[in-house]
Amino acid sequence: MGVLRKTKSVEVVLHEFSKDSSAISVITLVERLQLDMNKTTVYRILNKLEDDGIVHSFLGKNGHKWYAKCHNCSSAVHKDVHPHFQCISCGKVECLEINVPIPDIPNRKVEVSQILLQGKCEACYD
Amino acid sequence: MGVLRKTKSVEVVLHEFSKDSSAISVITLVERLQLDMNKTTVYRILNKLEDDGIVHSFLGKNGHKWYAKCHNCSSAVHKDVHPHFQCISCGKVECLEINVPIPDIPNRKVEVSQILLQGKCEACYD
DNA sequence: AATTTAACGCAACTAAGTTGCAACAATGAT
DNA sequence: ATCATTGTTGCAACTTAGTTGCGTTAAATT
Ligand SMILES: [Mn+2]
Ligand SMILES: [Mn+2]
Ligand SMILES: [Zn+2]
Ligand SMILES: [Zn+2]
Repeated sequence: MGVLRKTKSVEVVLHEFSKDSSAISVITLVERLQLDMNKTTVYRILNKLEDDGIVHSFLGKNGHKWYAKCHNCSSAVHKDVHPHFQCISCGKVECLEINVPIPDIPNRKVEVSQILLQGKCEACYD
Repeated sequence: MGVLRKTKSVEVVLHEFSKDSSAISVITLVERLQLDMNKTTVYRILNKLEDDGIVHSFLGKNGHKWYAKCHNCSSAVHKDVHPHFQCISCGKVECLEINVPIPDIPNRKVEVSQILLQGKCEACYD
């Protein structure tokens, strides 16, 4: 899979990610681009962009899907695994470039960790 | 809110949690109890049990809701906030009684952390 | 036993995400 | 520039987790 053709729709979606580094929920994206393309197209393009290592996805606090730009990924190596931060005041979601060490758990082998932190973001902080 | 009447349905739901300490997804519960009660009833009972501090909820890897017994909670104090572990082999989900320290993040105030670990559980571990 | 009202079943609904298919358009070859 | 190929799109229908309204049932209290 992956993006093969540079269509207008793909460019529009990529532009949404280029103008702001914070994450975007699919719900927001579908609504924001409803005049440009069908929601099915949004879902399909995001799928392919993720396959290509251009964006990565995760689930927000309601279990809805969010996407953000990858930094140094490719279709071969998807190394964008990190915690995410959702502001409980303004709703903004950001990638956190921090490492949260997971303690060893007896008789269990942790392979993936999904961490969603919630709190006040830079702008909403007192 | 909260559970006011000890109905047959409430007892059936509580029994599901008493016979096994691992978490149960709502999807599983609705299916397992379909002969005993309507799915609406399952959802409503779980809501109330959570209000009462008898169970707590969290989202599994697909964003679907899971519930597990609380240990020392009440309707006043819900202190059951901890990481959860989902086995990628057998699907079992467990509460982890460990503390994962979240490092300080500059200009941001973390208030809640949602941590879902995935890997091999005790039974599926090599 | 009668009264009160929380809890229940049922059907209809909501909303995120998916699928099948015909029409369209990006791309490379002629 | 035109054609042929085939990846991409729009649309409508679908799937499924979870919710809501309402009339009926049954737990608790008298
Ligand atoms: Mn990220
Ligand atoms: Mn738990
Ligand atoms: Zn904020
Ligand atoms: Zn397992």
